[in-house]
Amino acid sequence: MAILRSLECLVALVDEGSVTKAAAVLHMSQPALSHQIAALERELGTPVVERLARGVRVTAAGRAVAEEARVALAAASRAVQAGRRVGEGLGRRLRIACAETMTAWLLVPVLRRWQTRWPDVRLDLLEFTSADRMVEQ
Amino acid sequence: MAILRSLECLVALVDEGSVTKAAAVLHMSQPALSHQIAALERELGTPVVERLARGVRVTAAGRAVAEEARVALAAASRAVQAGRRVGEGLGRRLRIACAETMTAWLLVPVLRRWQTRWPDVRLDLLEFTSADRMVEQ
DNA sequence: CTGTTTTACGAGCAACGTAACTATT
DNA sequence: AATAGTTACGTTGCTCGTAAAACAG
Repeated sequence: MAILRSLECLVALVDEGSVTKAAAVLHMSQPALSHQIAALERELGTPVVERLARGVRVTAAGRAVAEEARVALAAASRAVQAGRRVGEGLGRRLRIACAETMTAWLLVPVLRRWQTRWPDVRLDLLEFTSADRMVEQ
Repeated sequence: MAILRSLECLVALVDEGSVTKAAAVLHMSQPALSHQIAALERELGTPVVERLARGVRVTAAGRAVAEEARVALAAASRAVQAGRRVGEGLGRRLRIACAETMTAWLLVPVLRRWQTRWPDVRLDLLEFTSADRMVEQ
């Protein structure tokens, strides 16, 4: 499996078209990025850039890899975001108040499925006989 | 950015529902996988598994992250495959023989675009005055 | 005592930055 | 001389496995 960081370096390199600029974008030194590219090429078994007298030129292979690499990076980022977002909902308590017993009975199947989907959120179903008692909570 | 390896560990953990089994699937020790999961949880700021008396239970956050993680892993894998596949085509020489000058003239715009798309593949256009000469090549 | 996960710790490896080197203009 | 990239090298941090510890049945 490829290292995500090297793919990140490649994408920056393809975007910037220069090792120096790509390194600057990623806030790292040129040699470090150069190393990552070399490691990726070793992994792929093919060069991703053509070494010219002045600068580099991205190869077809480099562009092809970068294409999928963007997808991988975006997905990894979404994974982290999804985790944080769901995580913020954990430990929360959802308090649902209803005045009518009938209403509560109707809610049960809905809440059961909800609980299945988000088992880590605690559900509290509160029943009251009058609206007055509800506002006290 | 999350580490791809930790996402790999999480996916295995979600699939297997056990640290021990997941570690076995990935051919690594339980402590190593446990570490990766802990590191991922530090990154996410939320637990991905609930520690029970006997084994673990994946949380909603864990499932959510694993979902996107699969996408990231697949994309990363495709990126490498794409690189290797294109790389194998590099250095290749495509020799196109045509007997008629007219045909060659028609081919030029097509080949030009082809060259733009795959600049690393060398194109040789060979013209012959008779079919006999072509088969000699 | 068995099974499962975590903690501790040491070894190996990979990523990084600084510095030196190469090559081209 | 100046610019762009690579190589060399030492340090830091990460990943891993073995061993030991916590915890529950």
